[in-house]
Amino acid sequence: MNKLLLELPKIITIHDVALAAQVSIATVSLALRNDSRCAAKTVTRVQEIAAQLNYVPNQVARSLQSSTTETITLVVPDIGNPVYVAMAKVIQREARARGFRLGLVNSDHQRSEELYAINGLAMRHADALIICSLNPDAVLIEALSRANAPVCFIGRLPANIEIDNVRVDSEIGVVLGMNQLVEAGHQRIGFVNGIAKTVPAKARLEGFKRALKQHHLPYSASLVVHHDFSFEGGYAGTRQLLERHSNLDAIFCANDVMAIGALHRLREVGLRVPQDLAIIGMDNIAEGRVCTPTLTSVSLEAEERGAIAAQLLFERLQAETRLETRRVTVQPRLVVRQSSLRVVA
Amino acid sequence: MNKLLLELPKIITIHDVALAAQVSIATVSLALRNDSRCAAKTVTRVQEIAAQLNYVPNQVARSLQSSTTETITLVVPDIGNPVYVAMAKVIQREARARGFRLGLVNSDHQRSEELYAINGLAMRHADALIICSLNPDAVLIEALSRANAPVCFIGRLPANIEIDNVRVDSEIGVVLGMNQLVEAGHQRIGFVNGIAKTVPAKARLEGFKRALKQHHLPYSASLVVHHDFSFEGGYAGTRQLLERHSNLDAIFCANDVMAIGALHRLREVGLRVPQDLAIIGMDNIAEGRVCTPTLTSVSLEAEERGAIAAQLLFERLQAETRLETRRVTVQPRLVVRQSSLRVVA
DNA sequence: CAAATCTTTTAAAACGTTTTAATTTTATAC
DNA sequence: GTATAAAATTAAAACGTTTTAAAAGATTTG
Repeated sequence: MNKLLLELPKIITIHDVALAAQVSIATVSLALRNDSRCAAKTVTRVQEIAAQLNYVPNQVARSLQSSTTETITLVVPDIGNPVYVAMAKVIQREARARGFRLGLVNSDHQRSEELYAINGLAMRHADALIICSLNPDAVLIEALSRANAPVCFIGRLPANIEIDNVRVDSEIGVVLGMNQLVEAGHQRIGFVNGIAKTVPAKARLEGFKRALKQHHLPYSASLVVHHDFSFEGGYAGTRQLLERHSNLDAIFCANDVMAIGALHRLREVGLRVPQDLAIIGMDNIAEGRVCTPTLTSVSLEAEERGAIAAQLLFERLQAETRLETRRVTVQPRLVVRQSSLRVVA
Repeated sequence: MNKLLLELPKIITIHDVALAAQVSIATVSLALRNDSRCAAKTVTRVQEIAAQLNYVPNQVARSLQSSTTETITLVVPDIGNPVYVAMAKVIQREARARGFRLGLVNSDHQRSEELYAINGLAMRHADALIICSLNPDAVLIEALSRANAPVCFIGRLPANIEIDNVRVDSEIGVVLGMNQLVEAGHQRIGFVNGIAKTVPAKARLEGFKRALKQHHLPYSASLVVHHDFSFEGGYAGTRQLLERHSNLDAIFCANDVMAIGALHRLREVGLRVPQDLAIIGMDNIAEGRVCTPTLTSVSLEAEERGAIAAQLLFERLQAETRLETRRVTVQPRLVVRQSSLRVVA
């Protein structure tokens, strides 16, 4: 209080503008928003005076009145992963196009951080929320369901959950990639997967098994290792896999960041890609186009999923009536580059 | 209006709690915050009833009353760069430790995004702001100076600017790295710098020139190329440099992301690191510890700078009196790894 | 047991907007 | 020139909290 008077150069409110312009605050409010109920010359006069006084509307007061903050929150599990950066950029663009701010929260896979962000909705910190989580358990789903604000989940939720949901069929994605490996002549294929208990890791493992079966190749648990969905995870997983099997001719990685970790491990031990061993990742991140060798990847259409999630969210935000729960599934797409090419001996 | 009534399951306010507990809203307000002026048994009773009703305080109303949002904003130029991710994580931790939220904004080097975020302060979207910008021109500085809320700039500002400022002496940092290259026996050193007009690129160029002079090596403009501070920039810069000079024995890169781009280009053209050519980057990002070869880097102490910035910011936020402008300079630190080792022939 | 003190509760004001409904002013029609 | 309609302005209420100052209730003191 004292502090404010001492430190801050007096905050200009709508009252100050009203006083200076010799009108009521209601008129100022209308004039600033260029409302047709306000006479044109009053509008310009008030706006001039407001500008002169450096008036900036207090968004908090506005929010309290309108019960809208014009902000949405995006929660991602790992902002260090380029795929989430790409997603965030798309969503930020969509939000800005509608006059909304984006508050980005990095949960670092922490349930507590996710819940904190969801709680921010009830506290009216944001109007709506998009969340990306690898492990949507009952606690998270309960919290999302109770949030009485629009929510969109990117990832796979159990079937009967009434939350808007943008997913990608990563199981099919794995099959797509495996097909390419088999067509390129590979038979002994290892799988560096993410943390076993996560939903995406489970789906990918299903895809891996299914692809092997389709191609009449034997499955064994020893062909699969589970690590963080990170560079380090891919690196460690590849090492572990090579220790177990010295005769692999290809490794499928559960995402591109892991695949790049795999490339590093292979280079370290002197294995050439794709001559000695082929590599495929998932996500189709930008780095895959420039690394050496360039990385074959199954695009999971992160940008598209982000854009769809934003669209669903804003539809719900602007809807007059109660909307049905929407579930959109995006199809993966194979992008073949050097790391999985057939090598003509 | 209509919409709210139809869609949302009635929002519980402090009035509802007061009604249920048969006390005034003032008592509820005190009880919820466990104020000593409220009788102990009233506190528990009110809290129980509030919990029963699923009451969540409206943060917007609270903010309006207290003129504080308990949120700080961090603006970074490129959330795709691990160094900013590391910085964001530290700052998020510091903020959370003090009960504040962190709103992360990716400006993508866009002045407009930076100004939008700064404007958010005046609108009371956040209480304070930490901003990291490579190109603090008059417009940006003016906007920061006018913001009547605590602001901390990470990076280098002109000397007489009255804004808290955490910087690192990257000029010395370049000299440190160059010393290591020269000691390892390198004489023909190229420099892949960032965008020429940015402040950090200018400082680094000075360091490059100074180091050459100290070691009595000739400087020529052709030894320096300027590109984005990105993987692609490092990749393209290295290609350009190698086209100009076929006899380089080392390349200094203005940051690690560029250095990793450089490693990729070198591998592509079959040059071995460090045998044929040494590489040094700056920032000491985590990836540098695991890439092949591991990357020698000049740490610019991003985490430390982030932590200091947070500290300065919160000091100012909690200060009773007007504080002098603080300027903290962090010292860079060389981390030697494989990419710059002397090769014994 | 009345006076004084301390504890607890509360009514009302405040934060800075927008909105509603009423009032005043201006323009149009007869 | 009056009656009517339209346009412009405004006072007051509202949004959901916290805080202030006053009132009410409980406890201690002489």
